Amino acid sequence: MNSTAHMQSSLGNIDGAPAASACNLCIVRKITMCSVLNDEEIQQMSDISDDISYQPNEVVCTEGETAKYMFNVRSGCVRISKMLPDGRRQIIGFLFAGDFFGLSTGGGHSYSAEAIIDINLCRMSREKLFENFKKLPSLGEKILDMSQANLNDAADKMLLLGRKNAKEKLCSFLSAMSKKSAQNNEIPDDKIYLPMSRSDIADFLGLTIETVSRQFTILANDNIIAMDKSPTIELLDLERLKLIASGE
Amino acid sequence: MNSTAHMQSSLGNIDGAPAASACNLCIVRKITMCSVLNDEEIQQMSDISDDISYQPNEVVCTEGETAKYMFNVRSGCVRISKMLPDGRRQIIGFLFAGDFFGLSTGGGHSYSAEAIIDINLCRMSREKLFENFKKLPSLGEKILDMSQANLNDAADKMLLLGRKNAKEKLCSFLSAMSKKSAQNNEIPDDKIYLPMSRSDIADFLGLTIETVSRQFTILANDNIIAMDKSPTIELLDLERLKLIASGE
DNA sequence: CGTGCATTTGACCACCTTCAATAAAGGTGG
DNA sequence: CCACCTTTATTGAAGGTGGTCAAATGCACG
Repeated sequence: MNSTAHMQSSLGNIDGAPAASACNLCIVRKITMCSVLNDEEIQQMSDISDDISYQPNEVVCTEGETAKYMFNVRSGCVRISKMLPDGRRQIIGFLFAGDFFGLSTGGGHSYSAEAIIDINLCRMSREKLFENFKKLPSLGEKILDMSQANLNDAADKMLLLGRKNAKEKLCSFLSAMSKKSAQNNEIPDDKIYLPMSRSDIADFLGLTIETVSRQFTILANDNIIAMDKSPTIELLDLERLKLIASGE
Repeated sequence: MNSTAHMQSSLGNIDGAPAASACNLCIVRKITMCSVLNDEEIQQMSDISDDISYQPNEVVCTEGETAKYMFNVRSGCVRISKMLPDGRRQIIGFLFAGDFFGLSTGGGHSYSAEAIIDINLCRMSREKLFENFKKLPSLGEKILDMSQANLNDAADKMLLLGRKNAKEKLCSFLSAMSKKSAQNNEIPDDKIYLPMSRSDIADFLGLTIETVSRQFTILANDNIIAMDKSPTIELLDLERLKLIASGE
């Protein structure tokens, strides 16, 4: 059921590459939950999934809405967030290739998901996915594993939000993004790609955009980072960045 | 392998009750992960679990330490927390009867766990638990389900820590505790039992003890709560409490 | 009844927010 | 390709919420 959507990386088009149409050719097959499935098993995932793309700021799902699908990120960057009635927003996380969202039950999605840049998602019926757990026990185990990793990350995030100051928060964020950068992509090791706006970063860290901006300036003045133009910044002193991030 | 440890509820001794020694008699059987297992299946859990108790402030496990066991809370109240090198602490959660912790992998426990009051735990080998997933697929599914619920709670907690003010934080906490009170225990519906110290509450909400104390006073002056003596407080206006908690 | 710890209350201060202005970046049409 | 407009980011000044420091009160336990 997979469409032949045009694949593109989060850091630029890979024009000329053949568009994958089935799970066995999926560009994130080895880094998602599907990594535990062999060529035969993965065919069963093709049968329950399809391919869907969104443009910047398009909404994939909304907090509270009935959760019919679960999503794997193939390319791009997704933000998942929660809001208070008066509009205050908390970004729960930024998701990249290989991450998933929309699994949790309880009568509806517990957060909203929006595209930050062009994204390509693998969408699968939650109902059919749960059926597949019976046939593919390793899949359920893998998802449990990934969920537990997400819980660890969530605990780190609570420590950050509850107990770190503005500088430590931003350094933690940059340090984490540097780790993600190292895995994926095509930019130098000492640079990181930040597709999200200052407003997104602020709502992720529990700060205002002004405070985030000021802290960027301070880190640049301290020669810990350098502000490249566009969506990348340069990490001049990753060692010190991590030290500040952990609170000395 | 279960010992015949003396069972006691978090709200008082149940002296004279027979001490359960096997999982089929477990006092939290119906509210834990084990609720999905029938009498035959649950025998396999008895074989891999034992019973262990701790006194107030005793440490069950420590952040970073190799995770050999996983724990179900039978009675009492456990705090799980993370610390920064300089001693700043964030409490990730308070766990009560039916909750579990210590499942997550990744080379060690991702947080510390300590008893707040006398606790009784069901301890099981992680290794053997994972083996049981093969034989008891419903168990793995149930744990995945509970993990996803924990992830939803974690997202709520991030919204609280990142975007709510002191008053909203405390009201959120009291509202959540009221929900837990409603499930379990032997105290009236309009009262809640708070076994944890002001310091614990502060470190849970990302505040100081002084701020927590001041907010308690304000809520009492506004006739939203009444400060009973000892570890209970009275909720005079749950409606308004919830309204403040959600940010209007 | 005195000691020790937890909690409450008070006064002051700092970090981050709010409000406001300026600068830079991005997109559209001439 | 540049002018114009909109959006986003930076910088500045003032204010407030919650933190820090300190003292007083309450409470449990010997």
